[in-house]
Amino acid sequence: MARTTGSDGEKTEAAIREAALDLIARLGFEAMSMRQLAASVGVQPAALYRYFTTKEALLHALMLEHMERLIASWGEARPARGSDKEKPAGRLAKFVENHIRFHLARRNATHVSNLELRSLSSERLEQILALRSQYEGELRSILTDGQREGVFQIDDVALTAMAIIQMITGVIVWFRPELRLSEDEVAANYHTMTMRLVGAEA
Amino acid sequence: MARTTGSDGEKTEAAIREAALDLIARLGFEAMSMRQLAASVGVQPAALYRYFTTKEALLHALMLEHMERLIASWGEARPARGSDKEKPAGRLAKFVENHIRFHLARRNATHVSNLELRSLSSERLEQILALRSQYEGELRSILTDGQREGVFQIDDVALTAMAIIQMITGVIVWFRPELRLSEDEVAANYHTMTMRLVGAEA
DNA sequence: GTATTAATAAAACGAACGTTCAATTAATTC
DNA sequence: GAATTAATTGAACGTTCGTTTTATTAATAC
Repeated sequence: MARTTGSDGEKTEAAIREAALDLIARLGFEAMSMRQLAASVGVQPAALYRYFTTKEALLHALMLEHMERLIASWGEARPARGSDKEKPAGRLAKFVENHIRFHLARRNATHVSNLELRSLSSERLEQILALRSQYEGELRSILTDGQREGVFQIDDVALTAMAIIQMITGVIVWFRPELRLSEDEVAANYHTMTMRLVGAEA
Repeated sequence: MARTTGSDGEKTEAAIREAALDLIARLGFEAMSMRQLAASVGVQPAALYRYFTTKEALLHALMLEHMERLIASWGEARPARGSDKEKPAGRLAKFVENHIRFHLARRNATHVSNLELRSLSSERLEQILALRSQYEGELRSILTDGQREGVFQIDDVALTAMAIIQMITGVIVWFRPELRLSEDEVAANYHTMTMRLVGAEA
């Protein structure tokens, strides 16, 4: 056999990406074999190599897409200039809310991006870390502005930014949609905790 | 050749554990081979199996030791009954400080325990998770007490406990001892942030 | 100093791994 | 409807993996 009826490159690549996110999130990147992935997609192992030159290139593509979407998501959610919510407190609120919702909607991709960095070559790792640093820079600038304007009480901006990022990303470790709290409640809770954390007025 | 001069089971096992923590933290559990580990210890691969029946049993032993030490560490650091620091605020302060210092002193073991859980069989996983839950229960009980006494302002104890754990464990992701801040400064910073987070008076 | 036990080496097992290559068929273009 | 391109299969490659078995030597006990 060879090409199958109805086969479509775009759809196959999308299916590979989705199946890979699921398998890597569950088993880990090193533990997932290309044969497993192919079987999950319903394709022979060799077919994967039409879309990704190596296993590592696949991982890199997944992380790149995740980071670019995250940054784009914040670009759209960020309050417009001149609006009332352009003040530091409003920007921070939006940042936390967008972050929580984005990550809850993409648990697999988040797990992959957070847990599998060490499987990247140094060159690819640097690119992903640069994007991550760009995103975190947005938070740092919010904190810096709030500190300058006297609405936040922050000892160390860089440390506080890391603490907030760790705290709000950690939601995917324990949150299960079928449980007690709704996504809205969780987002509201993290918002409150973040505002207290930076010493902002309620 | 066979038994080497000066060989000692206890020392060899300790050397295996230390080398394994280092390799797994750097490469990941699945990516580390038993041959690599043996070479790092300075021993033949077969020798490893005198101390650990399987690769997974080795991982489990490392995590078990880490969790038991963590719980023991808190058992020693916890304020004595009747002391001034037995109040919720004092207990929380001690909990955060002990957690930060313990994890900074054992970065490799922390990385292994946090990142490699999915490589455990379900039976072994349950045991580790039970210990983890026991430790987190200590934090939850501090928060509950503070909430009851009205010294903490907390919307949801379980959620807040997870947020704090994620935040303070995250220190090992970014902190580098050679950089800007000292361990004392970092611990003090996390203490301040935690107190604000739970709405405690300064 | 002999017997026993502890600690390791050396070699090998089958299985699984990532990846490549040639052949084959479906879809598209003209 | 012939020529071209896109998508995939099937088979195979050399390598590495976790683990086991057997033999051998060092340390210990009597």
